[in-house]
Amino acid sequence: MSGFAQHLLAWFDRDGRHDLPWQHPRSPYRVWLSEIMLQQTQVQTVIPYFTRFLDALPTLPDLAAADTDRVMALWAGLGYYARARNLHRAAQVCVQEHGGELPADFQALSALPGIGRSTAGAILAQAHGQRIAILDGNVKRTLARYHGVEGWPGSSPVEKKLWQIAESHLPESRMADYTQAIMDFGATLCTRHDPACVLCPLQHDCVARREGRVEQLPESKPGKPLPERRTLMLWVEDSQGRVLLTRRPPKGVWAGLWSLPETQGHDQARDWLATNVGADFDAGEDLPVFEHVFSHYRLHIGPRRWRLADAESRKGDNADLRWQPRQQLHELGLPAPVKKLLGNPP
DNA sequence: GATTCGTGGGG
DNA sequence: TCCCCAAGAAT
Repeated sequence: MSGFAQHLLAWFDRDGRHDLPWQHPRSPYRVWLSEIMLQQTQVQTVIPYFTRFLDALPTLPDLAAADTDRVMALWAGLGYYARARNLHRAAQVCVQEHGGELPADFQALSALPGIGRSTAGAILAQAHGQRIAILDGNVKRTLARYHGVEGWPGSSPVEKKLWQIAESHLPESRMADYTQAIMDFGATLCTRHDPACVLCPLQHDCVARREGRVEQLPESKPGKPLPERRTLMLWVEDSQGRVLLTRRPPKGVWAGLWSLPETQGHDQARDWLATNVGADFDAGEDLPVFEHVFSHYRLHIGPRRWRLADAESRKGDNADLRWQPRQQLHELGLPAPVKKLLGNPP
């Protein structure tokens, strides 16, 4: 075993995190769920979602048998909703083709939707102790500094080099602990800003430390300006407090979630309401425009609200349209800004 | 290889 | 306020 792994494991035993919810027990289903939730998401954010999700769907067969809307509702607020759809589909594949269990084989595991090379490695190392590398943001940052690797870790050549380095450091045993250790290390000590180099067990062999380039590595992603988009959200509520929601299309942002209907302008809004509601309604009232920022564009949301006087003179629910009582909005997966809007109206 | 896909927190 | 980014994968 390299000195790298040896030092890291010793650090982990003393300063690592040993009480994360998915560590007890470190079962394949729990590890899998945690790894999917943790993709591009921080531990602190994930923990309450993980606990709630596992409480509702304690086993893989439970997940496979669950209704899609229920899965999406449990995920709502976490973002990257393809992760939830893939998780659900993968569970169903496991029931149909793998006896209701997550396969313990790298090829079969990484063939499941939502499980790439790094996630497959993380699951197999943590749940089965297999000697397979991971390469998440923590590992990339740690290795880029330790070896003084130039370039943005997201680029193909740099990533390829980092995979090789990651594999070169694997210990012969304690793979579950090692995998948790290197993630803990990146998340709590070798952080993006102000890393605790003084306390670092690897500081004497760290190239970035030796050359005073700790703050410069890893190189950051080449930035681009965020495009701006705008939308009109239609908030239609009847006299009994039911809100009109539509299911979002299967592709694109918030795919499959229930949300407020959207149009580009007021003319379209009027047409949409005439077609889909059919009731008498007034001009509605404009609410203040607010922003919601995605990773790849900035959305300006202009809400407009209508209150229906007569609850009976309107069309009913169908597959993609439903009147949802305000008190039961939590049963559906609403996009974060929609939940906020309906929860704290201006 | 470049885009798409959320959300919340921190500097 | 603005920008970066956090346990990535799919297309």
